[in-house]
Amino acid sequence: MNNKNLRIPKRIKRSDQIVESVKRWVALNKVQPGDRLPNERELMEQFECSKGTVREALKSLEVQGLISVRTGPNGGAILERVPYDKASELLRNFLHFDQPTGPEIYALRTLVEPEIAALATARVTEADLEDLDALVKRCEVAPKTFEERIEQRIAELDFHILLAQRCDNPMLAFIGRFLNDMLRDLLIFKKSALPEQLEFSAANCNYHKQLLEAIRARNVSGARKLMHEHMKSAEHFNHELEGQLSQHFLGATNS
Amino acid sequence: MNNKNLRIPKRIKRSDQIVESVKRWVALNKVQPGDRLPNERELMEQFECSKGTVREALKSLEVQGLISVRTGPNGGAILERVPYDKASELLRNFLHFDQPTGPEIYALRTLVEPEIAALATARVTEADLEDLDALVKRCEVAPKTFEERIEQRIAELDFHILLAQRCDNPMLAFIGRFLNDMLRDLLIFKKSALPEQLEFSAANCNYHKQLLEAIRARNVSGARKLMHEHMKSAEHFNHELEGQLSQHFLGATNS
DNA sequence: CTAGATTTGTTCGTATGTATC
DNA sequence: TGATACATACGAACAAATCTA
Repeated sequence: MNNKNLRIPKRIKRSDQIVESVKRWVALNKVQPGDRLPNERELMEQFECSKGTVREALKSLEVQGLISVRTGPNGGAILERVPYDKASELLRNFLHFDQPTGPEIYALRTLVEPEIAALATARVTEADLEDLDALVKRCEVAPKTFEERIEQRIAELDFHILLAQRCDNPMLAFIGRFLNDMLRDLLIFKKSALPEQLEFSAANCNYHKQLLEAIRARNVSGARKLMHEHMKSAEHFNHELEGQLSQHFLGATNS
Repeated sequence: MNNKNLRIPKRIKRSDQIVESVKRWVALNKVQPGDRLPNERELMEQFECSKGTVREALKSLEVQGLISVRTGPNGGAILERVPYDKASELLRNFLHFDQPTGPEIYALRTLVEPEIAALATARVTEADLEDLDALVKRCEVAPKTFEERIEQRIAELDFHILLAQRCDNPMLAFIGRFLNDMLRDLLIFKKSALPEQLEFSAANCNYHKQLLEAIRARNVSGARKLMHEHMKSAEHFNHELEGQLSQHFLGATNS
C-alpha cells in the first residue's frame, strides 16, 4: 500500500512538452529578455492543443520566472530574466524541511563574504559608497527602542547585500544576497527573544566603518582581510547567542 | 512604446492566492512530506472557484517542486520535499543570461570545497568510502579513447558530488553539488574543443587519492587542507586552459 | 484478468475583466 | 469614449490513469 514505487509517468504531459520546447527554443535561438513569445492562438496551432493546455504551459514558465504575461493589445508572454526574488523563493522552498540554523548560515558567510568584499571593492560606484556610508551611520547611534535595535541589525545586513549586488561573479552575488536574506528572516522571526548584545553591535559597526574606508581606498586585499575578521567575530557572537537562547529555551537551538 | 513600466498587477490572480494559502497552511500546520492535500473538489469548495483555477494553482505548486500529483483512487496532491534537480534547474534559469564562466565557478569552488571536505570527513560511511575508491580507480589508468577521457573527468566531479551530498550543512551541500553540476555541463558542452591536459588529470587523481586517505583516517583538518591545495591546482590548470582556448577561438572565452 | 469506482487530465464554449489604441 | 485584443475565470463533458474487488 505505502511502498515507494518509482514514479515513472508513462505519458509525458502535453503542457510539459510545450515548456521544454519553449526552453529549447530560447536556448538555441538566443532569444533575449524582452522578446515576445507567440501568442496563445499561435501556440495552440503550433502544438495542436487546446487553449487550456497552452495556458498551463505558460503558467509553468511564469512560475519559473522565465516569462511575464501582460493583457491587452501588444500583450502576451515576453521573455524575462529570472528576478532574484523568484530564485530566492524557490531555493527557500528547497530548504524548507532543512531549515539552515544560524551557525550554518554564518559558516557559509565566513567562506564567501571576504571574496565578495574583494570583488565588490573594485566595482562600487561613488553613489554606492554614499549609500554604504548612510547605512553605517544609521548604526552609530545607540538604539533607543526595541524597533530601532532591529532596524540597525537590518541596516547591517543591507550593507552586505549591497556589496553582494556589486559583485562580479553572479553566483557569488546570489549566494551572498541569499545568505543575508536568510539572516534577515531569522532576525525578524525570533526578534522577540533576542537579547541586546551591545558588544556585537559595536563590533559590527566598527568593522563596517573600517571596511568602508578600505573599499573607498580600493584596497582589495585589505577589504578581504577585514571582512574575514568581521565574519569570524560575528560567528563568535552568534555562537554566544545560540548558547544563551538554548539556556532559556532548552532544545530550541534550531530555526 | 517600449518604456519599461513597473508591472504592478492591480488584481492579484486567484490561483496565486490559492498558492499562497497552501504555502501558509504548510508552514503553519507543520505539514510533513507525504501528507495529502485536499483533493480538487474540496479545494474548489474551500476557495469558491472553478476546477480550472484550482488546477492552475496546483500546477504552480508542482512546478515549484512542492507537491506531486497522481491520478486514481488515493491519488491527488501530496506534499514533497523539493528535489535537488528542481532547485538546480530553477537556479540555472536564474543564471541563464549570466552564464558563469569556468574561472568564476572555480573561484567559488575554491572557497567552499575545503569546508565540504572537512564536514563530509566526519560523516561518510564505509560504503561511501568504497564508492569514492571506485571513482578514484577509474581515473588511474591512462585514457585510451576520447570518450574515456571525458568519462574520467566526470568521475572526478562525481567524487566531489558524493562528498557534497554527505555534507551536514544543507546550503553548503547544495552549492557544492550545483557547482560540480555546472562544471559537468561545461565539460560536455565544449568537450570537442578540449585539449588533453595530462598533467591536470594526474594531479587531480593524486589529490583524490590523498584526500581519500585523509578521509578514511577521519583527519578533518588534513582533508580540508588537501582540498584547498587541490582546488588551487585545478584553478591554475583551468586558467591555463582558458588561455589555450582563447588562442584558438579569439573571443570565445566565455560560456 | 476484468470491471467498476475514484480521481486527475484535457477540451470546448462562453462570459468577463483589463489594458491599449 | 469605444473598439479591440488579449488574459482570466467558469462549468460541463469526456478521457485517461490507477486502485480495488
